[in-house]
Amino acid sequence: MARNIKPRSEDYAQWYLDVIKAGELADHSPVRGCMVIRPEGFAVWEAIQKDLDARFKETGHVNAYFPLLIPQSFLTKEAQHVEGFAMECAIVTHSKLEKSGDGTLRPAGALEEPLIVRPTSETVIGHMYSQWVQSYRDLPVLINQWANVMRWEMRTRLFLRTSEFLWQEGHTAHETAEEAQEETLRMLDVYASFAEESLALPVVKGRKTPFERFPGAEETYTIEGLMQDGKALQCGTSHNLGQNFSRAFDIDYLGRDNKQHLAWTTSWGVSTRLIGALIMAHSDDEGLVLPPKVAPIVLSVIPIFRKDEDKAQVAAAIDALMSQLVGEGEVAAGEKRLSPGGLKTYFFDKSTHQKIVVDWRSVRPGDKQYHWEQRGVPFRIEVGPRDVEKQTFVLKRRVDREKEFLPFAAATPDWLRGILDVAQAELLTRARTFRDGSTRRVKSYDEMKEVLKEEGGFVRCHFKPDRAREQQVKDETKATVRCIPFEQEAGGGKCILSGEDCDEEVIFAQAY
RNA sequence: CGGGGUGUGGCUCAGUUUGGUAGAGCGCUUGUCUGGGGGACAAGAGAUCGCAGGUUCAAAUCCUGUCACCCCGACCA
Repeated sequence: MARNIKPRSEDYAQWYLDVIKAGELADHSPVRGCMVIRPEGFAVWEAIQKDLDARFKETGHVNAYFPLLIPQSFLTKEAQHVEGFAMECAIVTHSKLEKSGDGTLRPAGALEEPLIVRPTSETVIGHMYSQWVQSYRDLPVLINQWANVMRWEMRTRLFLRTSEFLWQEGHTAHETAEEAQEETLRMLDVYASFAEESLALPVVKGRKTPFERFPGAEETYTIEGLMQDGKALQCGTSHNLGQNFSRAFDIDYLGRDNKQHLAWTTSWGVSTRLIGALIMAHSDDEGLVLPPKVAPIVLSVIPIFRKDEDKAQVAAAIDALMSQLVGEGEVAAGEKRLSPGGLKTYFFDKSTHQKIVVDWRSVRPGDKQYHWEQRGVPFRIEVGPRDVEKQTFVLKRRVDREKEFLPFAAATPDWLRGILDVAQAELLTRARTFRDGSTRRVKSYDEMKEVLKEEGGFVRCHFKPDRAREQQVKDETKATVRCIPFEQEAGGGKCILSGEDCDEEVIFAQAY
């Protein structure tokens, strides 16, 4: 058992932090609520970026970049928006530092108009779109940006909620309401497929209640995931902004009818929170478990030997194994590649830069096992003298920690791709089984309270969304309406709180 | 921002009540024996005790302020 990771059953919050630390994913920064994303963590983010970016491009989007700083006045142009974000904005008020009498530095050069550090970019992008869009021929505008944003949160947790976080935000403008709605749902689907296919994270698609909507949106759609402790995590949102922002920022165009019309806009985003979702959905008491599709290292190889002649034999066998897996050329390249502390790295897949690491560090094999296990590497291979003799190797699976003996000849690129795919599928199945087993339908408010208290998870029930009622449930159970799911198999029923007839079920859960 | 807790080598902590030369274990370095799930022995390196003031002959320890982190609330991707 990992001695540096508290078991989930004892303290889930501590376990989460321990997994991040053991996996070297992130660290706290000197500034409150901010996070340093370490190479292991950033590589996961890069994998997420690469995958999502391709999906955005497949659906016709292009990347651009808008500035970090936004005039304060922009935020106030959309009433709901300013109300939603005003409380968590960082503001730039000065342009320089001056030495004061006692030798300390103090801000000087007060700005005429304060600038805010973007909490999201609807406003500045709306401003630019108003200049770029003149005619229906300029539409749709389909732009995404990869950026950092800042929201001065009261309480932060690594990856799940940090003052500054990385994300992508798509911002589109369309000629018609229908097109904007289609776009909003299209991108929700992109997110949902990505979550399931690449993160092995089953999500529920649905729309938010007005109470939970993005400030300034007409409609907000969400993908909701369920974590191992029974709490929900909003993993991505897609907003139909209607004409609210085009009205506030004058995004209008001359239509086919030769009249001025306001454009219809959308926005959608996912953030580094997804890494938190990955951790909480798949990892175990031994540490991080990464879905192969986003694992920076897909295989670690641990040589085992006593004497020098054993070592030479083992090294020869591993070289041969590597040649089979990555080819002679890459083995030669790997030999020349800089690598710290006795780690040899070879690229298994040049398109993703996913690596195979051979661990020649001079530490004991047990240490190496824990080392790679805690970093979530999907597979480990051990090669020792006994294996060389029998022409076999030991394969250990991170997903279920099982091991098997395989002949050297088995190790081919197709074989590795195959077992990675199997592991990926197993993680999804496992997470889906958990999610489905933790989703319960209730018929009364008392029953819901009982379930939330005893088991957590997703609670489906008939409920008529309403600000006061949602607040009441939140106060009494800490649960919120995560979404009104698209899948509505239950038909009509009575609201568990008011008894009114209602057509749809909602999903309640306690959320991060 | 309110309540509670914690800041001491890279990590986990002791020492603070009662002021008096900076401690342990793990990790790190070197060497030997080792090596199939966190090894043994030996010798080393490494901290102005979160930061800033103050009290005192003397501060990790007492006082004031401040910053950060953790837990619980309110707020949120």
